[in-house]
Amino acid sequence: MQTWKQFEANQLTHSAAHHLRAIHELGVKYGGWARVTDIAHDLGITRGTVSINLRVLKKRGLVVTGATRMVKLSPQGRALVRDIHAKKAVVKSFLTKVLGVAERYAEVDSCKIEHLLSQRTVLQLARWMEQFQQKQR
Amino acid sequence: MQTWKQFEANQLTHSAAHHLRAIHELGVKYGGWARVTDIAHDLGITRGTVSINLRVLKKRGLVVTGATRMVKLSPQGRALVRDIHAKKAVVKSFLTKVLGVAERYAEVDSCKIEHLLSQRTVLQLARWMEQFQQKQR
DNA sequence: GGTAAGTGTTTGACATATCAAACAAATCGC
DNA sequence: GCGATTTGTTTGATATGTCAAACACTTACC
Repeated sequence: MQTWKQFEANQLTHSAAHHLRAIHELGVKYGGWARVTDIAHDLGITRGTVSINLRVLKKRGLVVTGATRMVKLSPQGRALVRDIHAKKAVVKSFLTKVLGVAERYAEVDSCKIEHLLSQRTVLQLARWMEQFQQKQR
Repeated sequence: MQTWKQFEANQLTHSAAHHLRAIHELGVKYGGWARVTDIAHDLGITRGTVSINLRVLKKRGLVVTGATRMVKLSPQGRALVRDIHAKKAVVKSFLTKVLGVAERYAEVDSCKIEHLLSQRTVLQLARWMEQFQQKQR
């Protein structure tokens, strides 16, 4: 496969990643459970869209439905959210602390690429950042 | 607009960026002109798909058609290709030279994010890289 | 307990991106 | 110059992601 087509081979789309993230964040107060309406509000899209997108995420086993119409991340879904969040944190930290990019721009850029970077690359960036922060002290 | 939605506000999609890139590269030998078939072959997609996608890029003024059914980048299209190529070069250079990521992985990762990074962030990375390479000598 | 409000789903529409297959037009080869 | 091939476009299909609007079902409130 051509290199550029690897883009389509990502585990999660940008949209899917943020649906999972929203469920995770909203769920904090309610034992992991989140409502369609609140997810839609968090993402700034309609309930209908969320409903449709959740159907796919459920079929993929990343999200599960409860008795009360609420949804929750599966262990797999949780793992993906953690993974992406960690990637974003490392990238954002690099952008702000090393390059001196202002927080709000670093936020946007790291948000755009968090779900696209490979484990390998981010791991190496994380190691490098550790070294960097050692030297800072 | 929520931060995550900025993803949709990009100038170019990944696919569009690579259509433009392909035209640029193929055109080198023929004064900028490229054929649908060759673009399709370069991208590993069908002629039909390229034909459809070019329709949109023409309407957006990024690509122009010649008398001989061939296509060429507009000045605007050329500017975008240059811009994205420069971004990729900086990122890839950082990944390989600073982090020590192997070339083939750096290629994939930089390809995925080249069209998403802001001018501002890449500019700061480029400046930082310059410093870095000064110190190396 | 009945009306009003809120919630989740479905439908029909649109945009992007892709395919395979049919088609028409251009070009090649002899 | 004519048949065969190549080329570019179109069509019908699929997948994702979005909207507005209609719908059905719950929940809330008095």
